[in-house]
Amino acid sequence: MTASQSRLLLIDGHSMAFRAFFALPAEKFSTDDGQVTNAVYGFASMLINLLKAEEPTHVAVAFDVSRKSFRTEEYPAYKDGRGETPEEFKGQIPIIQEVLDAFGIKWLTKANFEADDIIATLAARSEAAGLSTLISSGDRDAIQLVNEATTLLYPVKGVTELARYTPAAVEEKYGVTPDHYRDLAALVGEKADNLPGVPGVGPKTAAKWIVKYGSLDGLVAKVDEITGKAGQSLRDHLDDVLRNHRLNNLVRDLELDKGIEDLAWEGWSVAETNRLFDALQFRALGERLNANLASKAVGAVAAPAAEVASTEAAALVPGGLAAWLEAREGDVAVAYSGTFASGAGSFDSIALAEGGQALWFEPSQLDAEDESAWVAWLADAEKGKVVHNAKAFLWGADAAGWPEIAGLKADTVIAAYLLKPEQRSYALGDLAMQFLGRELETPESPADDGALVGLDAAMNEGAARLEADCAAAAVIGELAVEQTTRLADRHQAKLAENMEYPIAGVLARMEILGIAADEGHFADIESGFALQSKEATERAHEIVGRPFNVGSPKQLQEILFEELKMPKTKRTKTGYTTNAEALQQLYAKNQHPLLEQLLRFRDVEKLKQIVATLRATIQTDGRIHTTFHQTVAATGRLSSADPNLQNIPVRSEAGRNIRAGFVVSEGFESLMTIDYSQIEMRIMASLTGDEGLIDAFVAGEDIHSAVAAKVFAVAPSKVTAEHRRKIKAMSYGLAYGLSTYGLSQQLAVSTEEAQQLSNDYFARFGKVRDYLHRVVEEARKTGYTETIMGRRRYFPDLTSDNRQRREMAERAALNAPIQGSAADIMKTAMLGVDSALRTEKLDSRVLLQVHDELVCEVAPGEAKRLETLVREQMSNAAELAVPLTVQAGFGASWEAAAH
DNA sequence: ATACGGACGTA
DNA sequence: CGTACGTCCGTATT
Repeated sequence: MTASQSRLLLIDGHSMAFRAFFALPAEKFSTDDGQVTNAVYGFASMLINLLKAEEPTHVAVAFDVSRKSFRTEEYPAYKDGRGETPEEFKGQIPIIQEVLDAFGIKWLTKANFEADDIIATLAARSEAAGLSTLISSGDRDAIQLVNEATTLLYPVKGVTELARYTPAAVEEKYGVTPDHYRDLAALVGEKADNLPGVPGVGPKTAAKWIVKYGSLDGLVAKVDEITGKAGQSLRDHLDDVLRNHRLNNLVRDLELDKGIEDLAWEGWSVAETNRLFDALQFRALGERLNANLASKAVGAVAAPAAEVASTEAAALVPGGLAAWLEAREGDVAVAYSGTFASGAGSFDSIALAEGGQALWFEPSQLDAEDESAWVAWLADAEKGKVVHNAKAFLWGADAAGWPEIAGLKADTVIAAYLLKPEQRSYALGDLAMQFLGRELETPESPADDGALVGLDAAMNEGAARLEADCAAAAVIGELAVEQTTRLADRHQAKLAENMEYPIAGVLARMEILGIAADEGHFADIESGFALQSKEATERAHEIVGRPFNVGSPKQLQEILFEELKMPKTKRTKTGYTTNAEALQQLYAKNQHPLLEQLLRFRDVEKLKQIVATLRATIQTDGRIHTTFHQTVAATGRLSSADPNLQNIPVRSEAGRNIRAGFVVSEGFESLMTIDYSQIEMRIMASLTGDEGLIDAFVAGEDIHSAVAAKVFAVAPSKVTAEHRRKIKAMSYGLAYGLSTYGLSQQLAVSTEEAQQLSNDYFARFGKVRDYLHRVVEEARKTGYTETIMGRRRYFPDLTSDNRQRREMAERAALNAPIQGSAADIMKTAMLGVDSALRTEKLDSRVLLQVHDELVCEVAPGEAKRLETLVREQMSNAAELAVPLTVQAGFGASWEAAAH
């Protein structure tokens, strides 16, 4: 090999990884166990591109060791002002280094120097050895290294779009030759390095001077001759400029433990990259390596990646659906499009895929024969189906008069949720990328597609949609296979099959049903609240002496803390809090009448707003149809939205009145509410195995009093209300990781007293503390917590260096198995109730779930049977060491059914 | 129009 | 310095 053919590729590891980190969304790149991998992915992806495009013979990557270097010694403020390096980024550097090892690429660090200095040194040696050099760095200091033999690849956007800086390109962009770039940078300054330049002097002026005086030295020699404001500014800041110039000089003669000859790139290790990419859950990259750099593979070349089975897409020929469905051997993936909201929906198109064949149709166009084949297939449990979001499909199916899906084998949204419960979005395209490493094709606009020229626009659009829908269906099928494997590996197959997939159907039915609303009642109380709100507002304006926006925390702060000089409350990000708790504390101090009005305003305004929102969501059927989100809460709970019916007021009299607007509908005799008593504490008692707590629950007495009697060592009859209140607060706080300080605040007692209470509590119920510690310890080791049904949640922050983040993760970790197990139990109960209602042939139905409560509608004459049935299912939903006690009540409204 | 913080409703 | 959510409003942006 001749020298002229040798090319050295030098990469600034930190700089390029950092660019990748910000170019790719962290939430779309993480492993199941929570390790964020966006920087690793972006870096590896860039690396593959460079290796392929540039065909280097030698490669090296340089990393900074820390922020400290000889430059910070000379100028301690060097690189100050940069925010904390994000936690998620730091952890990815060692992984990137592992990737480099697997790629057979040498990487270097040097204490007290920056990656740039290593690169400068290697570039100099490379030139001396007659190699051509490519530098990839996002640090502009590297521009000074550009010459005839050395080109800089500077990221323009992300890490894949790189600008090629040759000497000519540098001169074109900056107006100076690369060897004078340092001069220019010294004058202009570098914000990222906290090196201020000459105020009022930008790149244009700086370049003009350098060209005119030949160099910075030349300029400095003639500094007194420079005219104008800029000249004066230069003289005033000459020291800064000279310092910048010293600091931005890259060191080109470091002693390194590797010479150019050590950097020869022999190729990437098939075994190592396979192992690593597998662990990182990168799918596409391995294939890209194989495809692009096969000749540089070292070791047994992996069997060519299984061809992504291309799917043959076809539009349904009328009358052909039955035959197509009959010919299917495996589970059929269903993709659908349309409009879906609040328990209803309509389909635009449906695509089915299985075994490389896809079929597309518009449900509105089905003829009678196909329609009946379709309906029969949906209802046939022997015919497996795989869907992406089954719940919305079921809304549409109901509206279309189709049966519910029988034989639902997987829902790719729910599977993704079980695998990554903290993820924000489970859009199909994102999942395809995450789980399969595949880009999901989106329909091309007709104009872009030459193959379709000649067809009219509508046909073009139709053809593109068909292709896209069929591709989506095929991806759903592949996703389900991959996810099912991963779930099985985690022993979560049953959780998915027996709980999460079927509960989707139960929820869909609840959403479709909705709950009847008494619009007249809502209208009445809304005007009542509005009147009170207006009164409070007017009174507040009178007291202050002028009108202001009572609902503006900002204006409130001005009035309370500036004008009225009230003592400052707890800080918020933007000022001082004006929340109810703070206003009450202020009122206790000064009895200011304004505070009363503000509190009253907040109270009734909130209620008014809730009622107004509810009224606006009443559908034409006179019912409110919430949506239960099954894949939102990381603990496994449901959430409710549009509107949220899980946070309807209950604590205040006026608030409860809102519940009176949720009523039994015609043809039914009443509503039944039924809830678990202290389910989370019971779960704690059971999981901890604490005999004291278990005994208290088994005895079936008032649990807080029973616990109080033991903690305060008094006879049960001697427990005061105050005793009970404190114990209740502590018991509930336990499951949230309440601190001594938090407890003292909550109870308005000294921290000493709170500490004493805590000590007394654990002296009696020590296993509770042991358990909570154990949960966190175990999670630190394994990375996750588990509920009684095997639902997992990962806590990467448990090992964070950041105390606040770590402690937050600890509290969330100790809470997750408790809250999550309660959610598991309720879901189990709901499934039990659902199937018991069918087998018992009752017409009563479940309408709402509020975490530990169900709201049911009672068909005439079914009250007793329904109560028995639901009680049975709820109390037997789990085998705990303590009984699961349930309370029920009946009434014509949700309020009246309270107990 | 969109994004964010503060406030507050529930379990 | 107590977990898990959703929604409103005001405010500051684009």
